Amino acid sequence: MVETARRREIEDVASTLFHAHGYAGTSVRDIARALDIQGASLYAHVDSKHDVLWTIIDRTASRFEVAADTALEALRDGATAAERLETLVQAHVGVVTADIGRASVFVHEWRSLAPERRAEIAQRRDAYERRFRDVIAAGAIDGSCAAVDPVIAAAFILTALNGLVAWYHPDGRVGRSAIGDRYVELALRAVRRAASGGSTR
Amino acid sequence: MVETARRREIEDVASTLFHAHGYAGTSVRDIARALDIQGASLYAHVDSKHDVLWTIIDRTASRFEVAADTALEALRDGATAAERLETLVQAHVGVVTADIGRASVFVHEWRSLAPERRAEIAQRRDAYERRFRDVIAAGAIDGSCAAVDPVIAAAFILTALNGLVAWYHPDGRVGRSAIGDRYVELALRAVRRAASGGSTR
DNA sequence: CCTACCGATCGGTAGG
DNA sequence: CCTACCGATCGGTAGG
Repeated sequence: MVETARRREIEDVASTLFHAHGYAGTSVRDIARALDIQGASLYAHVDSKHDVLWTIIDRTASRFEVAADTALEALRDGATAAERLETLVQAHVGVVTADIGRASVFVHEWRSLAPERRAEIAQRRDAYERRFRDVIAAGAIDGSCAAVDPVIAAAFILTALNGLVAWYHPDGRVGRSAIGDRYVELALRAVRRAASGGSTR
Repeated sequence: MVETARRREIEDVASTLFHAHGYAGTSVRDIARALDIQGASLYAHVDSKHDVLWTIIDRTASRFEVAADTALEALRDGATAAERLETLVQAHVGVVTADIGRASVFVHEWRSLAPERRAEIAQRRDAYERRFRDVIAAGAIDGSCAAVDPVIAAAFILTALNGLVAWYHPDGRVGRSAIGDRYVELALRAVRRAASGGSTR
């Protein structure tokens, strides 16, 4: 499926509608109406409603994966595990706040995928989450993180960050980067070992 | 609407199905099938599909409210803000893990409520969240919490705890109370001021 | 709690 | 991208 400008428009409005009403709660005609075309006309651009959902989720998964890899590669050698975790958290929050609609669909609507697609995404999500687990486990060894269960701590942090989609609005009273910074700080506090004698501010 | 045993059964299976497929993704006939009755027969017990959703959400909201109030009242006088926060977090996690289906519906499906009901729940959710904000703000004053933005910190903690519904299974490898304890610990670490010289384990 | 049925809406196709 | 249309399913009602 080629990515035309119209196709991207369709995925934009579909993301917004899926975010607000869920995949099952959004009809093909709802999407078409937002584009000022007839419901049936949408099928000149997409194969099916599921095809739209899949493309949104697949591309958003890639954004998360690429952002995490890029962020880790930019780190200097010898960075502590806590520093690697901070980088991962920052990258994740950046992807979420850059496109709250697509992030929300990725987080909440993957259950609506067909079985094969859902299995693929479950696998990629697990591999993504493993980066967080591994770095938290490494932090318990190098001393930069507290001795917490890495599986539970990674789940806690990722669901906390994903919780942004439940309330974040790009035009709220606190700016995007400020919210991002505070979220990173809170997530890091949950697992980072406080430097002895350091400030808690 | 009287709460008969059958009525509770209906809300049990509806919670499970809404949790798995969403409100819009679950049909009245899906609920009926799980009860081995005809779709139309459900209307001998409920007024509408929306009525079922509303009852689940209304009662679950009450559980959270009552649990928080009860927990706070059981605290000794003179408890620090951080101790009050710990109590609130424990109560919240307890309600979530006691019935993951209902908690999930409460957290995710309130958008599907009719406008008036949705407004009422939005108000109650806000009042509930305010308890977390207030205690975090008090912690910045009495020194038991770090100087974080109470609005953002409360949102962070509550969405993190609610994130349990995304992955928690009552029969998983880690028991209910163990997961609860670790979630409480992680949430508290995010805002509690570390005792100077204290252990980070 | 059942059978029989209602109008509305669903995702999608045919043919232009 | 349109009109016209398809069978299936939706939430809900009537009458027992």
